[in-house]
Amino acid sequence: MKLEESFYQRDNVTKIAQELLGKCIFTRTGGKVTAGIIVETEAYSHREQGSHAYRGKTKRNQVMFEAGGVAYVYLCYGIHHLFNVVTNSKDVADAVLIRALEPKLGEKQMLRRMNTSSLQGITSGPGKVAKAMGIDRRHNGVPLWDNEIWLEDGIPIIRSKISASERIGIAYAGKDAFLPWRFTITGNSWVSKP
DNA sequence: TACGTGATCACG
DNA sequence: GTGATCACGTAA
Repeated sequence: MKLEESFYQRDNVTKIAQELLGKCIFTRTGGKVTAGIIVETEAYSHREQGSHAYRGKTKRNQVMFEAGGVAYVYLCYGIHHLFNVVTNSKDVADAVLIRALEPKLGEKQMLRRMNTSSLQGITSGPGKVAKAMGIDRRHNGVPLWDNEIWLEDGIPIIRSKISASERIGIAYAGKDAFLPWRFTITGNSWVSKP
């Protein structure tokens, strides 16, 4: 079952980031379907300095201000595409970064996109997730209940299997860099390193 | 541990 | 216009 708009259009982004663990992301690009179970997320609230939306709307972050349930994809370090799920209501710019997946479908296609022959670590990191799934900036703003990128129920993750830690790579965010808003499925081998 | 890589943003 | 900066990955 695809997740509905109402799943995304709620207020509590850290709760949604945890609920996204175990959900399954699908993409269809170039006629090829790939899918994976989400095993690592990070929550970004417009109210804290880690968020691109902290200083208001800009050309880059404008889709974060749309109603929840669309993709926010941007280019990072000139090389990597990063994929976020926009949450909350219109003009309240919250989002969840998808940092790692466990591949479930279309592994062969993922290997080709990553130009490798081993599945190990192929989706363990946000840049790799987007590349392996064929996501790039053309997908910025696409709805997540359509047929390019969508999310479905996957496996239930109970609370005691979720670990929280500090988010990665946001030292610029001052004290907000210490918020424990990175969530992982405890012990899952597809989680990214640190 | 170093650095590639290019869009973006806050300045003039 | 311009320059510092960046929600990463890889090689070393």
